[in-house]
Amino acid sequence: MPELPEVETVRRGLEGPMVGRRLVRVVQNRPDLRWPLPEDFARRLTGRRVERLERRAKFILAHLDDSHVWMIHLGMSGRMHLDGATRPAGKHDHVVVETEDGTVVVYEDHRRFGIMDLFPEGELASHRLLKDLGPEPLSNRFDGAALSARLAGRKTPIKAALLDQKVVAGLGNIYVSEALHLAGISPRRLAASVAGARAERLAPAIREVLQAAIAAGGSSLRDYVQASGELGYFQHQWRVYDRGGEPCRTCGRPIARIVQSGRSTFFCGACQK
DNA sequence: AACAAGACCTGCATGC
DNA sequence: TGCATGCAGGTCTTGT
Repeated sequence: MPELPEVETVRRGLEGPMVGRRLVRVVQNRPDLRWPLPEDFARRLTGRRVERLERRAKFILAHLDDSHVWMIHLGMSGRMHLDGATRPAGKHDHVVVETEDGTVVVYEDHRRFGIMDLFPEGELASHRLLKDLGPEPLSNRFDGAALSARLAGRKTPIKAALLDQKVVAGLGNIYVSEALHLAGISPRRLAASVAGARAERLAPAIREVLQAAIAAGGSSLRDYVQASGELGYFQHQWRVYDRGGEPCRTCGRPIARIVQSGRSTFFCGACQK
């Protein structure tokens, strides 16, 4: 499910039910997700109040009243459900949290590429999963100059470079293809050659695509996106992703599908140079 | 240092 | 109601 727009949608959906609320019950149904959960995870989370929900890249960071951070990553298939009080238990419901007013939040992740951690707030900046992340693309510090500086010297295709969270934080396979089409840049182009005017086109294109996707509640491919259970609908606005063989919405020529570093890329050979 | 490929894990669509 | 194959929104680890 989750690239930046989907994670941001989930974060927003959790804010109302969780911020300011105490967690009165925490159930951990298995010892690990992608990695082992921290020692005493459920016990340490129980009784804490959530003060703030932040997003960094594709991570949700719940700031707790004991100056710790509950970190959540949804991996490829993670979902947060708010209807845990009524939905039947699923075999991949790995963590269940109940708030003081009875909302039952379920973390479900059948592929188990997701991550959870619990650590002191003071370790945020040095956390191994956070410390090397590139700029937030929706922050005002992200622009063409910042982008081209991070692409300089890189000999990999721009598609692969944009998937690198050290270059810019939060893009994934869908939105990289989308942003490159909007910017008119070929996914095969050498990353280092995206500088000057091209970088000045690409940075705003990335922002525009992400903002439009957030406004649509993200993209729902095979499952729900929003914590509320509603579907996102940005998939109906995809310019190229998953549209191999279909006509480019700009020029009408068929969208191409290629594989780059093992992952599908979609683009229009006529519109993207 | 930077890069491509492999690894992790389950479920689903497709083709036989 | 089988079985094999390939693919999927991520990112860490391995080998060059």
